[in-house]
Amino acid sequence: MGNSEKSISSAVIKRLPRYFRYLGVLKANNITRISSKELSEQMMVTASQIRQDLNNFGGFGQQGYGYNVDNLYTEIGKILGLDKRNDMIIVGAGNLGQALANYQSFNEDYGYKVMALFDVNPKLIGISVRGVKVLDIDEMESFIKAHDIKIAALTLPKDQAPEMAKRLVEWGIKGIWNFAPIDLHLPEDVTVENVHLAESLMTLTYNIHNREESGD
Amino acid sequence: MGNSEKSISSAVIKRLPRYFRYLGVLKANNITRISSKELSEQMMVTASQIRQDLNNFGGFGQQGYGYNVDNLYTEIGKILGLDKRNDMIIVGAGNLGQALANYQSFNEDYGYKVMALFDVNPKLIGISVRGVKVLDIDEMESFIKAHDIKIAALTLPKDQAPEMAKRLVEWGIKGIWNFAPIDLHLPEDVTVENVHLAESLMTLTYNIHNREESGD
DNA sequence: TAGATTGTTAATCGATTAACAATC
DNA sequence: TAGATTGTTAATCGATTAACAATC
Repeated sequence: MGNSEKSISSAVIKRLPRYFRYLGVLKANNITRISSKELSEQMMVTASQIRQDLNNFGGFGQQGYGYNVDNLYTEIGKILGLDKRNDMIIVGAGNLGQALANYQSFNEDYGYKVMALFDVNPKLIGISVRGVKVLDIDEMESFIKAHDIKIAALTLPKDQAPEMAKRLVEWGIKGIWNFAPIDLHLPEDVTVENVHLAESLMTLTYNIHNREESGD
Repeated sequence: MGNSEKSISSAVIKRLPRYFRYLGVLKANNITRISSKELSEQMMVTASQIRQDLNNFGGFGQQGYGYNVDNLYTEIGKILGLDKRNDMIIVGAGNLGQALANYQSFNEDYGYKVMALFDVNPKLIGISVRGVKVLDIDEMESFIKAHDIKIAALTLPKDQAPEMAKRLVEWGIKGIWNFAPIDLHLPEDVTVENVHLAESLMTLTYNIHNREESGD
């Protein structure tokens, strides 16, 4: 399914969550309608880009009126899959894994549910992080299958990450949120979203030392 | 300074840390030379892109030979500013702030030094995270000035982030590594590198639900 | 209706890839 | 030298912006 439509460029996809965030703020402020022009000024992008982006998914606006904030928020949520069950596990219960488990916004604002953390460290197994148990990594296969988990955050050291990613996929995981500083090579029906913190920090450092007067 | 050269596109800059990472692996494996073709196969990009990217900064290669791994690694490190002192502070000593302080790779592999964490929470003030003290946020201004800190990781809740960012800049911070889910509007000589985890997760979710057979 | 604003086509801009002369 | 591979120009591709007819 979804195979007949022309595929959407990843540049567009990456902008959707930001639209969603701004619409959430508008909604919270009881603003009911917004034009692409107004939104473009708030977001500091072109109105043209907003209209082009949204029209990849359908005509959500109305000529002469603009967009209904509530409706557009809901529709973008659906496009992003936030209307579906998004149960996830966190593989690696170290500092970063625990920090992710603690971050309530994923659940409260977007509906993601962390079902369990997994680790090999006996000192961690059995503890709870905000009500979520750390389980032995040996139990992971059955857990994934029993709960039909599709999303795994991978917060293991980089030397363990590729092998674990391979197994996760064998057990049914379809999307890996990868925090290990390594590239994972997986079947093409599996999605990898990398969060390479060190690379992000290096980009920052470059810009600090090379900033031009005409920044964007 | 740096104002006369044509500015480098951010697409190129964002690829540099990945080149750096691959070169680090080659170096660790005692590989002394590599051609753009070989590297392109490992990294799954085009050789043309590698040569174009590198030539923004100078001719690091040699016809008929390729690139010297050690030299190229060093040069890219310099471009990224890793040869400079990169002292940083972490503002917000919650789970994420502590997780960053704990992540030794920033220091061991790239030379970043976390000088202190800051928080308002009396329960956190005084504790140490991997030898780094959590200080009262009231001491931050003098600390930044005394240690000439230019880089701050901002791991506060989103409602506190914009005001704090403004102050950090007043006190001399030139680069903010922003983990708060909000856009910061700061003077253009200040760099902001966003790590918007929720947005990254939503992108993953979109792709899980909409993956095509012909993935890239 | 008149005014506003979308949806969409066309034009522009920038980034990627291909090609090849230069040269080690 | 002959072969390999860069540095760089030219061609292509894709993404962004501008423009405007459609229409609420």
